[in-house]
Amino acid sequence: MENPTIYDVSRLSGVSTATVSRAFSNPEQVREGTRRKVYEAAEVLRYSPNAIARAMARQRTDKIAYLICKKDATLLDEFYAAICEGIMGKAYRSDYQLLISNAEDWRVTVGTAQSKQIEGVILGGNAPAELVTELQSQKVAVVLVNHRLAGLELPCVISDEREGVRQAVTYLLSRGHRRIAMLAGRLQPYVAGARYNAFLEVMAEHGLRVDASGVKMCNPDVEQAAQAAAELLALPDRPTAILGANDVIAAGAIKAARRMGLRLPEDLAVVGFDDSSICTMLEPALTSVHIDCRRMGELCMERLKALLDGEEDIPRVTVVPTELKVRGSA
Amino acid sequence: MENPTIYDVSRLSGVSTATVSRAFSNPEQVREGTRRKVYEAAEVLRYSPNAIARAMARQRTDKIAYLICKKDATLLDEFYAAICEGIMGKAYRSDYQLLISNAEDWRVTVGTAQSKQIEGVILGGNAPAELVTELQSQKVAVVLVNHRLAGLELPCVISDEREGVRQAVTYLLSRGHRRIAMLAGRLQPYVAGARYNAFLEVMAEHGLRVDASGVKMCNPDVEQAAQAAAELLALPDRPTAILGANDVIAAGAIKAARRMGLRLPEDLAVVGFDDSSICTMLEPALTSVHIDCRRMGELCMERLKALLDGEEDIPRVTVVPTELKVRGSA
DNA sequence: CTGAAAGCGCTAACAG
DNA sequence: CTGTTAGCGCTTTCAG
Repeated sequence: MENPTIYDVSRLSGVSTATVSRAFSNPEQVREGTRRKVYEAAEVLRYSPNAIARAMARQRTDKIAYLICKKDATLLDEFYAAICEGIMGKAYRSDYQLLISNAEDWRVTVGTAQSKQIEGVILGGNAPAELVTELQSQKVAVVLVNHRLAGLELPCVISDEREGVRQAVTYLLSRGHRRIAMLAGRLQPYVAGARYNAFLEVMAEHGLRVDASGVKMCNPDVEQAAQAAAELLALPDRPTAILGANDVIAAGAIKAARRMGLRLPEDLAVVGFDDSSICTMLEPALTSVHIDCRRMGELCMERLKALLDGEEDIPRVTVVPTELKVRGSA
Repeated sequence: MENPTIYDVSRLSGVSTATVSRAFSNPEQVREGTRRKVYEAAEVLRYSPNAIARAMARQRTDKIAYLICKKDATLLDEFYAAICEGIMGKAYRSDYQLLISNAEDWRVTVGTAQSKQIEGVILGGNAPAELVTELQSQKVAVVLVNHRLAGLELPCVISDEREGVRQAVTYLLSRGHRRIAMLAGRLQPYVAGARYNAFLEVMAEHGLRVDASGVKMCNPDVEQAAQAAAELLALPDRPTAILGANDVIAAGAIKAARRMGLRLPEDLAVVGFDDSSICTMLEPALTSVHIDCRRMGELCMERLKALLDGEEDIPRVTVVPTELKVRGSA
């Protein structure tokens, strides 16, 4: 038979379609014996419920989406991929289906939401406010991750940038460094800004002034970072330690150091941020501030579920702690 | 009004629901003027078609899945993430929705397929034959990527492992290397085997015998690779070049070289495989065999579409060419 | 605990 | 080109 339906099962098992439906969706509402009869018939017919029909009748889909708001790389960005894994794990375990897309296709996602297929979306990274409001106006639940948006009412999950920077700087100070420079990333609005500001703040707390030779902006590209680092290291009073706004930038600093024949960590200490997979690939391995992306993803999913379940008092912002991973580079 | 339906639009625009439906799904079948009326009414009501109902009526969902068959990391594996991006691009451009999941949750995917929500799936990596047959028995279209399964009738997309190895080895030979060793990856059945065999073959073609000191197995983990490389480099007649079965393994070899004070590429040449993002992070940058993962993903989607469209004569195996990217390490 | 029946919103013949 | 109408497969009151 072509695609058995609930009717076929109903007929074969001798109970009504309503009961068959219950047997699958709310087993506890069906008497043991009846239930077994239904399952047996289903087995024989190789029946399994049609989720589309179910969604149609229930007027809900149990589908959510993860939209990575980032230009080029998306899933290729380890950071967002890790968050994704966190979301995925929790989502599947809660019987939610996950749709993933990137900024390039965000219209698609909005469209999907519009067509009532998606009940909630997790926005990764630099999400435009208009996207959030558009989504919310369609009554889809929205959660932000690794970004903050002022003035909008929605939960967001971020890592403790400030504390991460503090951990890195304090560690370097404890190792005797005083001329600590930061290679700050341009481009990533929220995170970059947070890390940069935290750096200035922590340095100030320790009475260290950050002048022009103490901070340099660069794009998050190894070579550009290497270039910027080289300039920093060419200064008369060159820094003895460099904090990269992320691991790629830190890798650039290491490249620059190597090209100049500087030894790590003796001549220069380098600390990265994100604790991505490249850290251990380098020799010496890169000391970096670990961010628990997977956890962030899981928390997103928790917030989204709370939203979908209509819970009250959902935390507006959730901060995930960071941890400095000390390795050979500093 | 709560969620306007096609009836509301029909009423407001004064045409039948069938016409409204056509106006959205097959605009060319509706006269210009009528169409405009429909769109206007829809606009006023803020109507947009309900995809669930549509799927229900059409008996098709336009949904496909990408299942990464790999233990731990999944999307975190750059290789599979890149394939994913390729699939994603093509899928969205063809109005297919993409579901992504990992091996851990493959039951979920099968379940999703069973519930008639998914029409095709792309299996990434080491997919078990039983999964394929199970899926096929549910009449879902299946395509394999970066893997081959003997005896099963389905399209697969792979990269030209053999040619990639040849490119790497030939290059090393051209640079005067004769004692070339391979650090072969254990664990990844298909790909690892292909690369390993290709190595033996190419070396043989050039009259070079590969003895115990010419190849070493190791897990695809930097430190384990470094360890294995160290052993290789400690041999009396140590290799002057090492080909890693992938970039991580190659990075391990570089670590070992550095620890022994060997200079790259003077004392040791290292070539990787995959051309992943770590290549440029290293200094000197890693020479590696580039695999066009994105293209592989796109091709998967093409094959899957062909399958779903019921086309005949779909290529059984599609091979994507590789290209050696020469950088500083060799 | 179980059954009858009315939808859920849209599509696809078929007829005009 | 447009309208009528019968479903698509399941859930959910409401009765019993």
